[in-house]
Amino acid sequence: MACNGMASSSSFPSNFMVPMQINCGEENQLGIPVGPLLLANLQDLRGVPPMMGKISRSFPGIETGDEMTADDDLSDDGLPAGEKKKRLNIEQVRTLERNFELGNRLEPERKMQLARVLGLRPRQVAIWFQNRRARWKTKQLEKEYDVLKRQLEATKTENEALQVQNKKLQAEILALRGGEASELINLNKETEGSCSNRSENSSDINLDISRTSVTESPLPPHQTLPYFQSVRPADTDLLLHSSCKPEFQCPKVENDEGSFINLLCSMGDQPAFWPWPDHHNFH
DNA sequence: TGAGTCAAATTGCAAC
DNA sequence: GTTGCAATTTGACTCA
Repeated sequence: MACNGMASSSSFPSNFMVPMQINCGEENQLGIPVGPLLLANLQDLRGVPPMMGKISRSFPGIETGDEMTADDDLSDDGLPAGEKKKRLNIEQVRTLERNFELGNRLEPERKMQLARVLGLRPRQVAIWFQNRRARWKTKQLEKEYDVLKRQLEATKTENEALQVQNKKLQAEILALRGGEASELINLNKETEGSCSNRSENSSDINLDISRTSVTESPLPPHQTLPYFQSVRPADTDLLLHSSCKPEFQCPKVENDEGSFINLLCSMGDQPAFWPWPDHHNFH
């Protein structure tokens, strides 16, 4: 832009912008009001896109030579008799756009001034701003939609990663439980062997055997895990289910496996959390 | 030439 | 009564 089109006017809001032709002078040397005829001449001088050229040729006032101003008493209700709908020419749109950027609300005074300067009816200026706000709102909605779409994609990606991690952790848990169970089984076998070798009147051994009774299992049958239903000493049950009982105090284990067990124990502090959706339905 | 697009304009409603 | 908004209509224009 060779000319910024800005003009100061004490009678208008600070964001009011008069069209460039006023300040540039070349278009208004004769001191006549800027109207459609003048704007059409502007297009002839500067060159306009083909489409806009067509529009300027069909602009009202160009053919008839009449100048429309805001002071005209033309009805604001619809087009004047016999007048077809015409697009605004490029300079009118430019001026309106610049004004819109400065403020998308149209004060009555600004509307009148713009209408006068552009050779439009105030109603036309108001309608243009109204439609422009609608277009702006549509654009904003499209932008917001794009942002939300990107956020959704990011969340999906994050969710997939979490699910992969979750599966790994589940596998780790199962492997860990399987290993502990087999260790306990071996331990029990060794214990049985030692018992058989020892005297049968050992009270300690009797106590241990009594604890292996299924009927004294601390948990109801439906809470038992499938992997140990065939071989399930009471101690195994105790170990395996202790993490599910909030009141159970887990022993702290310091190695890597222990840290994972500690994690399981800490899960008892979070009753609402469980990584398996059907955790209540094992079997 | 007809479908699609864009923008000007209308209509109806609500808020102030 | 005025203004803004959403929905809709209308007309000019483009393009395959």
